[in-house]
Order: sequence, then C-alpha cells, then structure tokens
Amino acid sequence: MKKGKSTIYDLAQLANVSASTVSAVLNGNWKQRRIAEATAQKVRGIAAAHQYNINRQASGLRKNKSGLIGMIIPLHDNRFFSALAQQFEKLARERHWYPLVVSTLRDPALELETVDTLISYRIEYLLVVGATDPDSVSRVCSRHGIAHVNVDLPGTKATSVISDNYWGAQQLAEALIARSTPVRSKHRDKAYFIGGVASDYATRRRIDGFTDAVHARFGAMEPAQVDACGYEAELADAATRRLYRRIRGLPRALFVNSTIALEGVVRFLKTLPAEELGRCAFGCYDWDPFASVLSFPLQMVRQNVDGLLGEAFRIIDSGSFADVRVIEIKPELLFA
Amino acid sequence: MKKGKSTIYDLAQLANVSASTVSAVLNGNWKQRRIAEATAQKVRGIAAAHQYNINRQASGLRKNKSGLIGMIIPLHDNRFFSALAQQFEKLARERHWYPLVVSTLRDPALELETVDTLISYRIEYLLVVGATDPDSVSRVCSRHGIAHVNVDLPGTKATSVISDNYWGAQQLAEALIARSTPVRSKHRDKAYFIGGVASDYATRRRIDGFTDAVHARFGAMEPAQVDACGYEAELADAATRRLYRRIRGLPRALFVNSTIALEGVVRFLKTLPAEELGRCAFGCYDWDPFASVLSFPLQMVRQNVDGLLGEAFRIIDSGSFADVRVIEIKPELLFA
DNA sequence: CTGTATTGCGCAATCGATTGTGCCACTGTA
DNA sequence: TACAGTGGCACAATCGATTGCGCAATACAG
Repeated sequence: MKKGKSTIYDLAQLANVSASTVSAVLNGNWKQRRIAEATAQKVRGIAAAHQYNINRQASGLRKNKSGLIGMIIPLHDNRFFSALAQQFEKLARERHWYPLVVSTLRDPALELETVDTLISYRIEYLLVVGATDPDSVSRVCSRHGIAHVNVDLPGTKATSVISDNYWGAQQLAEALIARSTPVRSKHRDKAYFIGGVASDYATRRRIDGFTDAVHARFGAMEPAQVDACGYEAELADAATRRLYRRIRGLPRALFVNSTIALEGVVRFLKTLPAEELGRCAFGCYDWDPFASVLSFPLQMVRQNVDGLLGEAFRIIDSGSFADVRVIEIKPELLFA
Repeated sequence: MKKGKSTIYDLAQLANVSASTVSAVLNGNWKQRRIAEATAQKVRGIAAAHQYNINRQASGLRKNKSGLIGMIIPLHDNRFFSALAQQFEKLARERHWYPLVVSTLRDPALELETVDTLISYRIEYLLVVGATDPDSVSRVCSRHGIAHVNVDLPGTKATSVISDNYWGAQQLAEALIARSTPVRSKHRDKAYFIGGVASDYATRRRIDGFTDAVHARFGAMEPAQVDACGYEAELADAATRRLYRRIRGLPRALFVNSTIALEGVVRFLKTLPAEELGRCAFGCYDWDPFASVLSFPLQMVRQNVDGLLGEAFRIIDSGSFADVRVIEIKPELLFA
C-alpha cells in the first residue's frame, strides 16, 4: 500500500494478471480487449488502493501524444493576459487537454526558446498570444508540425485572432467626441491620443481608428494630436503634463491607449482641480475595474477575451490551419 | 532536412555513429564518454541542421526526471496570484526548471485533480498557493514523493510560507488610527474593518491584527467594528452603505480587507461629497496600482511576492522538507 | 464427438533517450 | 615482442505504457 510509485507491472503482479490487462482496464479500452468485468473490477480496486498514478511520460511516449496544449503570453502580471490565461484553462479543460501557460516577457529570443521547450514536452497545440515575433514562432512550430494560432497580435504564417483595434478605437473616439463639449481655445477644442508605440501593430490600428473618427467629425487632424509616448505610466504622466502645458489646459477629449498609460495620466490629473477634469471627456482603450471608480467619468474599451479564445479554439477544433486568415473580434464599449 | 521529427536514431544514421554517441553529445556528457571532439562537432552540426528537438517524454522516462516544477494557484486573473506566477517563472528558470502554473478556482476537488495530473507528468516539486485544502494536497504529494511547499495559506503537513497578515493588519490599523482625526460622534470615532470571510485564515489573522491595534489605542473594541461581509465588491459596497447609515456618516478610519472589497467600497464612496471623504482615513490590505490614484488618500499593504517565493525556493533548494514550519513574511506598508 | 466461434487474456515489440559495460585499435613502455 | 593503458565508440538493457497478434479454454452447433 505504501510503496513508492506503483506501475502497471506492480499492479499486474498483485492482481495476477498481465500488465497489458492492467493498462487496458485503466485506460478504458478493456471492453474492446474483452477483459472480463470481474477482472476489471479487481484491477481497478487494486489501482485505487495503491493510488496508482499513470506515468504520462511513458504513456505519451508510446502513444505519441502528450495531452498538453500550450499558450505563451508576454506577462502573467497583466489584467488582459491573465484573463486570457484563465479562459484558456477553462476551454482546454473542457476538451480534456492539459493547459500550459508560460510567459515570455516580450523577448523574441525567450519566445523561441520557450516554444522549443514546449515542443520538447510534445505539446499538441499552441496559442501564441501577443508575440513580438509570431512568424518566427510559426516557423518553429511548422517545422515540428505543431498546430498553432496567433492571438492578440497577428502573424502572416498562421491564422490570427485579434481584437478589432481599429473599430474599438474608432468607436471610443466617436463616443468621446460626442460626449465632449466644445472649448473656446483652438488647441483645446480637439481630441488627443496618448500612449503606446506607433510602430506596434495594435497602437497603429488604434491610432488609425482614432484618426478616422477625428477626421469624420472635425475634417482634419494634426500630428500633434497623437503622442505615442510609450507604454509606461511615467511616460504617459510626462506626456500628459507636456500636453497640458502646450495647450494651456485639458483638451476637450483625451484618448488613452492602455490602462498602464492611464495610470500615469491619472497621476497627473490628480494634481488638477476636479472642476477642470469635469470639462474633459476621458477614454481608455482597455479595461480595469478600478478605473471605473475614478473620480471623473471615463469610457473604456474592454477586449473580448471569451470571443478571442472562443474563435481560437474553434479553429483548433475544426483543424483548419491551412488557410491563413486574420479574424478580428470586436471589443466592447463601457461607460463608467 | 525537412523530414518530420528527427530522433537520435535518425541523426545517428546521418552521422554514421551510434545513437548513444548522439545522445552523449547532445546532452553534454560526451567528454565523460570520451567522444572525440571531431565526432561531437559533426553530430552537433547535423542536429542543428535538422533542428533536432529532444523528446522529453522519452528522456524523462529514462532518467526518471521531468525538469518540471509545478505551482497551483486559485486564479490567474488576480493581481497577487499573477504576480506570484510571474516571479515563480523567473525563479524556476534561474534553476533550469520548467515552470507549470495552473489554477484551481478555489475548488478543493479541482485542487486534488490538478495535483494528480501534475504528478502524472512527473513534476519534481510543487508550490501550493492559496489552497483551500492544503493538507489534502500534501497527502497526495507525500504519497507520490513530491516535495512541496505551501504558500500564502498554511497547512500542517508541509512547510508554509505566508504573509504576516497579523503584523500587516496591525501596522496598517495603527497607521490609520495615527493619521486619523478624532470625530465628535461616538460611533464614528472608531476604526472599522470591512471585507473577507471570518472563517478564512487570512481574514482571521487580519482581524486579529486590526483588533489588537484598536485595543492598544482605544482600550476596547465592539464586534460591530468588524464586518467580514465576504470577498465580493458588491458585498463590500452594501456593507459600507450599511455602516454609513448606521453610524450616520463615515467613521474616523476604515480598514478594507482586500482590493476587491475596496472596489465595492469605493463604488459607494463615489456617491459621497469629496469633503466628507477627506475626514476619513482609508486603508486597504493588498495593493493595486490604480488604488493609489484614487481621489482620496489611501494607505495600502503590499504583499511581499519576492519574499514569499524567495523563501519558498530557499526551502526547495535546501531540500529541508522534513521539519514542518510556518514562515511569515512581513508585507510592506504603502502610503499613497 | 468434431469443428467453428467466441471469450479472456498474455506475449513481445515499440516509443526515444540514457547509461553500464565491453570491445577494438592504438600508444607507449619494458 | 609483449602487455598495460588509454581513447573512441557501439551494444543492449532500461524507463512504463500501449497495442498488434495469437493462444488456450470454453460455448455451441451439427
């Protein structure tokens, strides 16, 4: 009862049957192998009594399957990615796959190394979330025949399921402008965009959506209305301060590219009188529960985590990896 | 070059050597096996050209090792746990172990099932974070000889590394009281505690710390000063509203048990005039970047993620699993 | 009572990497 | 020339589960 790891051979001896019988009983295909019900009972009993735990290394080796599905994400410590991880686990478990979630810290080298290791454990599928270099990951996966899907950031060598950043930004910008009130100052009577990195895909698309909404409403937009100052809070803080100085006050509407940037923006806004904040329409691409509880109204875009992963798993389920497409999932607008 | 998975046997054929030679070269112990440098070069070249990827199922089976270290957490989608996940990966990688992080949704059955599966993949160590039933997990692990450590919530069958909830709560309560200003009303001239579940270990310890701080300062505490209303934001919202009605205003100091509860509290506070908020000292056990940016000052306790995991890995590194202890790590007080 | 079916299960090969052991060919020494 | 001492590598067993195949025993038909 209390020996170290028991194997099917140990159980076989105890039950006076062969290892193949034990195997068949425990993995459920004993009927096809015409094992007697009584024998099965006996084996199951002994297995339970000894808390037999299958060795999936051995099983996987023989079956050439691991039961593992991997997902790489940039960070765990992030609302969006951790929500994806949570939902990923749910969907994987529903399919009786065992989920592996690993972060790669936005480091292209670590991305490749991680994927290589995942493959060495013989994962059967891979979700590539927010990868810096998704096409390199695709190359490695293809080389080893790993079916995979990009999520959040698109690649050209595998189907990608991404947020409709353009649409979301456009909607948010439109809503902001619609809710905002005209300001007498020429420079302040505009919508401004803050945060992100202009060369990044998602930021780019959001800027495009923002730009088109501004165009539609005001007919023109100046480059100065967009400050892709970077992702960090400090940078957004500084950028907001700069903007405030330059246009001598808050603008009519402010579009913040992410919650991290919002943190910095709010840090600066706290230094202003509440009355001044009331005259600007604030919006943030991405959602945070605490942001909804700030002292001024804020509109947010919430990415559709369930939609993104639902679509990704639909592709995996259907096995249609051949035609490389980009699927855009609309986010949700939230008014706080 | 472009065949399916290559094995050491394929490489052996190509290099005109035996599989054992290939194995020795690739896993680095070729010197001990006196393989010629030239042979090693050749093998490495061929392996690289074919992007050979070791099969860790086979390797692990033979070596009776997996290179895996597991960690179960209640949720991914949570600041504290996702921060733990991030740091866990870092520490695991530094040790050349491959980290597996899986959530168990605070479900005791899922905890056991998950651990069982992790063991079937032959993880070598396990960190049990915030488990509902750590001792049952310990029993399973011990049965299979898996070295493990409890984190965040203590158990009695394995060493536990937890936050010093008592100390943190006491410090926070003391700081709140010290910073608060006397109020004329008898009921309002007190510190109140909101959130959590009194039967849960962490909440219990925090209430104790809070209670002792209140005792030390005021000499007495009434049961009504503690409302362990539950974890959810709505419950905290309602509880705060109730308190406000009952004591006809905000108290001198308010101690909120978690950031989730804080969300609810703030939701209610938003309905009050800013001037009223200024007269109450707010504190929150747990930290959130956005909370530091609220419109009123808030003191927070930030759990020491690095400290917790550092200690947990110290135990793993030293292999001292025999003496079961509880190690408390002091959190950090933050003044926003 | 012989012959065909069916039931129930064991044998042995296999997955891919690792590792203890041993063999052959040299080199150097006496 | 003989023999010990290496250097360089191959052989084959092994890890634990799976699975194609086949054999013995019983059931049943004719």
